[in-house]
Amino acid sequence: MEKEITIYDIARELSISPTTVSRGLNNHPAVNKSTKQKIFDAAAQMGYRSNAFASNLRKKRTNTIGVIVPLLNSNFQSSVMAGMEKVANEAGYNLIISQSLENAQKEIANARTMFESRVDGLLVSVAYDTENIDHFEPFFSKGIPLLFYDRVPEHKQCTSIVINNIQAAHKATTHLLEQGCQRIIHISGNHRINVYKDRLKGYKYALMDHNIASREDYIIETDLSEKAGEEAVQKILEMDPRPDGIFVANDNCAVSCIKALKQAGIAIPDDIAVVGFNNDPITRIIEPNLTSVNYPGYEMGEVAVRSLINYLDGVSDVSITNTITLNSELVVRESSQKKEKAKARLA
Amino acid sequence: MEKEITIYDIARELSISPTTVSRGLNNHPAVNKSTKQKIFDAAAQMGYRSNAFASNLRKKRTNTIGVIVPLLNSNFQSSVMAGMEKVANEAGYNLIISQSLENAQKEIANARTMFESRVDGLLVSVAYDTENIDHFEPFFSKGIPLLFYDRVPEHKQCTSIVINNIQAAHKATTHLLEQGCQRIIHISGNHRINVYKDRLKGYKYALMDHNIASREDYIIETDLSEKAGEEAVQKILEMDPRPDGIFVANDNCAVSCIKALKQAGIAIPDDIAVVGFNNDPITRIIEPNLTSVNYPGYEMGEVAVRSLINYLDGVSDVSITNTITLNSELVVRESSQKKEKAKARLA
DNA sequence: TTATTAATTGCAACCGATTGCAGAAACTTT
DNA sequence: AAAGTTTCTGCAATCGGTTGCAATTAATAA
Repeated sequence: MEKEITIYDIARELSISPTTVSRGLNNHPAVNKSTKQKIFDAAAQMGYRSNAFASNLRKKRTNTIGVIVPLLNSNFQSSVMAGMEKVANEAGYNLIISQSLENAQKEIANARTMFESRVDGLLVSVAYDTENIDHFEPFFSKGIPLLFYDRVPEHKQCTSIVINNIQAAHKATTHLLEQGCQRIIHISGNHRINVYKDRLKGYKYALMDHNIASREDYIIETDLSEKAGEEAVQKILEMDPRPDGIFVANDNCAVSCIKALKQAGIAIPDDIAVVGFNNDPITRIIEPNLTSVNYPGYEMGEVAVRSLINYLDGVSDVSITNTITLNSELVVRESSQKKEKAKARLA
Repeated sequence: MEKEITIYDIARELSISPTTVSRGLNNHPAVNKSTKQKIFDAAAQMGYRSNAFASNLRKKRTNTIGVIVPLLNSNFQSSVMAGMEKVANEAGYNLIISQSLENAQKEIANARTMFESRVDGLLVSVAYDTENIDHFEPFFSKGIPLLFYDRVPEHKQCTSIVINNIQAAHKATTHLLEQGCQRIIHISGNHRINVYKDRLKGYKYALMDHNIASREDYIIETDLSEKAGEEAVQKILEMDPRPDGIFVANDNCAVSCIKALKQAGIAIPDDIAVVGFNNDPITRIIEPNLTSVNYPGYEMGEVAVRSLINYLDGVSDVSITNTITLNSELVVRESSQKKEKAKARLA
């Protein structure tokens, strides 16, 4: 383990001061061009690498962005990560990632770690059972920019990046209505979470706009797991009259519904049309292909980091922008397109 | 932005030296128990948070593990990340993640960044077109533990964590043979990459063990994308006699093959049986469900970080362990189980 | 030629925690 | 009671850059 080269070594080598070396390496304008060149050459030749700690210690900045995510291994979240990483890397930031495993307690611990690690900013998508955001208080009070995405808490006026879940769900439901569906079930996630609450709202509004009363027994709150899909289908099959459309709050669960429905001999979309949410790759694998709301995870990740960096650079002010809403559109596939005959029969 | 509390503040408050405060906070044995208690109390009460940079600067350790991954948004890789994060977090390490986007140039840049960030150790799964590992030389020469997983380079004696791809592919191919397949295609990835090279080997060995000569035209090298699957199917359908089994080196591509084959009116598995690799969730969505090799990504991530930390703690020695091989088994599903009739006909 | 101004460079303090070594205090042992 | 131990504390240097301010030199204006 050879010793590390420092700016002092370079300074000695070139018979100049460490100050100038430091400035030179940072491309400070007040350093002579030829001196700079000499410094760079010497640094390269001597195998110098900057010590980020010394630098951070002095500058009180880490060039590190923290991310707290419920679960890394989902298609949506890993797309988000990918987008975040790309932008962060391009801007010279490192990403420290941790997962809450959908557990508020773990999220609190993660927040603490991020705080101790002195991330310059934090991006969070809250856990399933997170009830308040007191654990982010230190960030607020220290003025560390904190930005929520996708799963955002409600009560505080925190900056967040979301899609318009209400609108998207409205579109999805309206689409089902236009296909002739009259008894539409909504399989939803935990209503405490904004995204599911909003999707539920969108569903209700769409029904309302078509003068259809929403029924409590048509709204099934689940954890959106595969198993939940199967169980929901059980319930649905027992209903009389039988529902003719299902709007599921995520694709995973929607796919499991389709599988269960097919198993029960139900024709999709003609007996029951199904619409999912997220536009995961599985939508194009299940048969029939699943109609879904495109959720631009990669873009969301890019935007999240970009916004955060803007705050950090003082380009924009955290207190001004409060919500960034990304576009999302309905991608219509076979699972919801009733044949004309079926439509007619229903109509 | 209130000022940060430092050990000096605590020292002043308690009228003791910063040295003792530092030792106290680190639970140094040479500090009186009651003094320690006072220190902890004061720290908590004053809202002290340790400055990792000052500490790192002095200790030359970052408690950070770097990960370079080809693409974050794949089911396999995000499972690996999840496993890594879990273990790292439990052990008090942070994870800095960056992706090479399957590009050697970017991988080189990432490696440099990781080096500059002074990660304590590095975990790498190499990019698609990485040809050598010279860019990791700094890690070797500085004695920073470097551990490859999944996509591991060959020529050097670097520590790596893999599954036995040869054996797994052998099992998969043998399974097809046992189902009565006689003309088995192998759709492979880039042969320069160990995993694909080994899967090809396993395929060849299995044929050999059944006294079947492997044919060059039955081996299709692709990038394993969806598109590649479709193109491969085109080729396969033009072959005469028609192949009756396909072993694909990943699930994504296998699924796209199945879709294309079905579109062409081929019955799966009876006309052509298909086996994939990875055991992604999509194996259970495509119809017929895809037989695949279970690739324990989450476990691989856990093992990778655990091993790395063992090296860091000096528990084990990098130079001793060279390869850790995880178990993987074939998960047989419908896509490869020929009906007895079909089997008989073929036999 | 002298006064100004601009361009460079360096001094020295600082960021906050860690640690080898020495010293003080308390306790044991002859 | 003197000497030897053990237990605790603190001094001061160190890790490697960064930065306000002053100083030196070169360039330009008067």
